[in-house]
Amino acid sequence: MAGRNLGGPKADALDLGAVFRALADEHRRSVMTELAADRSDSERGCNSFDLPISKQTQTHHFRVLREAGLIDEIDYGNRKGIRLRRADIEKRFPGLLALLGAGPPADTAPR
Amino acid sequence: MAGRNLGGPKADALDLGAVFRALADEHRRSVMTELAADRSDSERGCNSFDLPISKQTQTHHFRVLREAGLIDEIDYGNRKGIRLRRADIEKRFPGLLALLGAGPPADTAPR
DNA sequence: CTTCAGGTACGATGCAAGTCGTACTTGAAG
DNA sequence: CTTCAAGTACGACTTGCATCGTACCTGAAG
Repeated sequence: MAGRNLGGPKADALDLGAVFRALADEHRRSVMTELAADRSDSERGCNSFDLPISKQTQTHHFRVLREAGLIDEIDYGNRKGIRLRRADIEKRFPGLLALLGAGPPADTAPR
Repeated sequence: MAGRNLGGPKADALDLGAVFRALADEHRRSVMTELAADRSDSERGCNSFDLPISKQTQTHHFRVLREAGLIDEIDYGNRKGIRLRRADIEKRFPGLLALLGAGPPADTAPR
């Protein structure tokens, strides 16, 4: 039941290069954008993101996000929980999560 | 003399994915970190960064930074000028440049 | 003019990364 | 027990990208 938390780097050990590499991928960035937009920071299932990729690839992407220190993964055996490490990210890279809400370039509204 | 400015995306068209991809490379990030640290935003020569890579590769990296909209490249024919697009970056992605100063993870000095 | 340094263009190469197929594990439900 | 869905491990494939070698262009200085 309890579920064990798969390991990731400590807050002070977050590497900016790893973070940028993690956010460079469109699928991973969409996950992070969704997580950042939910201020309740509740735990989510990893199939709640509607990613148009196979589950093996999803496993890969969530692992990259975890190893970059951006999310926690809680292993329940036959399912998995995802939680944003908001406090750690804001402590080390303040303002980063806010950038994810900047939206697509040249939004449809020209002004 | 005047030197023509090689093209890049407009401020409103800056793409977050292209920016993260550009900053994912260590050499490009070091260039941006140096530029962001110089508040005078003066034009710099492109061999003033001491990059440990060949000049062909430097050409490639500066092109990536320019196409991501992070820098302007001014072509003088047989030399080139580099200038940070600070205002445009701050307008579209406020706080991004400040993140570059976050430094290496958990510096070896615990203090 | 020639020479030379800074920079670019094109191609080749090597490596990292995204993707998926197959097979296996885990835990819950019948 | 068996069945099933969620997830992982491993490997193969493919694409992207950083790097450099060779050749060429540009402008300034002799």
